[in-house]
Amino acid sequence: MNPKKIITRIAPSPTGQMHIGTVRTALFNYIFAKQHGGTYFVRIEDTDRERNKEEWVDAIWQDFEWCGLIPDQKYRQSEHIERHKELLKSLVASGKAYISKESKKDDPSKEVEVVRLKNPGTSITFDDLIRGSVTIDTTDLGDFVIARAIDDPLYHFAVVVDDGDAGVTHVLRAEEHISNTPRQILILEALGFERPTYAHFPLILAPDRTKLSKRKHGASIENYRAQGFIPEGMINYLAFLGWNPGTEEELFTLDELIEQFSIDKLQKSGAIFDETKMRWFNHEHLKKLSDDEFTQRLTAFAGKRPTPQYLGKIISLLRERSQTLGEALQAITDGEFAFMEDEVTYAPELLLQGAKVDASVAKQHLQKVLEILEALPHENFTAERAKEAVFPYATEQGRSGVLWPMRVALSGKEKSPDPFALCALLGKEKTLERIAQASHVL
RNA sequence: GGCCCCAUCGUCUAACGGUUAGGACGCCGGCUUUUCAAGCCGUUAAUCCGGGUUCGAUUCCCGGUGGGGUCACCA
Repeated sequence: MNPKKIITRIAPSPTGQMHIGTVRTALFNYIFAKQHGGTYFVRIEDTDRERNKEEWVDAIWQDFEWCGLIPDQKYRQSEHIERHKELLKSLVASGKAYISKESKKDDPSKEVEVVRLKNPGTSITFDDLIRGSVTIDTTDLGDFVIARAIDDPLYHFAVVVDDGDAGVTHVLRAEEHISNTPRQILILEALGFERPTYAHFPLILAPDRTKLSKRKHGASIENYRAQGFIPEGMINYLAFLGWNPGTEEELFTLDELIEQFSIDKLQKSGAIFDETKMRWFNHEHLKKLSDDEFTQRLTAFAGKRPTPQYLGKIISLLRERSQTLGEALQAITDGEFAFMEDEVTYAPELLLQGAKVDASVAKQHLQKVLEILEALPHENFTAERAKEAVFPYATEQGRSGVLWPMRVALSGKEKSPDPFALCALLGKEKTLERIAQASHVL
């Protein structure tokens, strides 16, 4: 036997930035095709010439690339306009559709010749992979319009023709299309195409449970990319909005999703989009990047915004502390690591703030720490080494009294990484210099 | 409003008709090498309501309620 090759598609329209729901739909289509050895393609639905903008077309291609959901083929619906016209004409010629002279909807003074489908007015039942059997009466649809004019097809008609010609076997899309399905089936039957298998995913919802919108809720991929989300994190989160593997594992790469995903584990009800949880996913994936990879991503993310020369040294700290690349960059911009290059200055009060000891005691501690660290070799001046050396003394004398002044001496800041990490970051020479400086201030 | 879809912690979700209803995020609390993070541990918290079916319903059926989607010469 020779099972039919699976073909899926995602069909966005270039009317603005890409919605994250579109990404999720693309993701499921991509995964479904890949796990069946099939093909997945992107078709840009650009038949509405008034609302489409050329700039968005390029943006869409780039978005798919960025996500890693690379299509096997891609084209624009408008490339098929001749084919649409041809089938439109044949439908009219066969009497299954007809030209209707009417006054224009938005401008009743003008007369137009729209094309309407002759609706048999039957009840349509289709099988949905997620929802089972769905039946909808099509009588109240009437003879609906399928083209603005004989050479100007509308969405539903173009979709059916293109899907039919492309041999799409599975139409996997969001729930909002359930009620469009019967009308597309009507067109498809008039045209004599084979009916694909349908599946309608639950919607992504805003916190108020309405459909998540780009305009109202900023739910565009550009928005999240600009915040410094990485595709791995977004993809993982989006997959888990309405799906889970049935185990307690949550962290998946795209390849792992292809292995694990199963359409019958998809949820039926809508899922509220939770940016906080997406941040968690993003952080987990950020933590999986190598230092080099993280640096590369951060530099690319920063674009024209400058990154410091010491970036390489603070990379692991940065990654540990940031859920998004945006946060990482912000930490740098906010001067959280300014101690890496700037001279530190501080008031004596800050040196004592968390120390809970007198200035004279703190001064003694700093001098002792200086002595201890001085004895360490220059090479291999690591956080572990510094800690091993200083910690026994700190424990004996009271940790806060020793470590707080030491940390402030090195960072000049109320909040910073721990003192031993700072030693390693600064190197022996600078470490000693700053501790000496601080002990003079006291 | 018509038609359609849906209903487990705040959120995402797990649970062959039999579980102390499980996990994750968040919240709260604690621990760790002072601070801020991170990490680890723990606590809180749910089966929409009413009827059936059944020895037994989160689970199956019906009704209600609630929420959502869609009703274009947009896609």
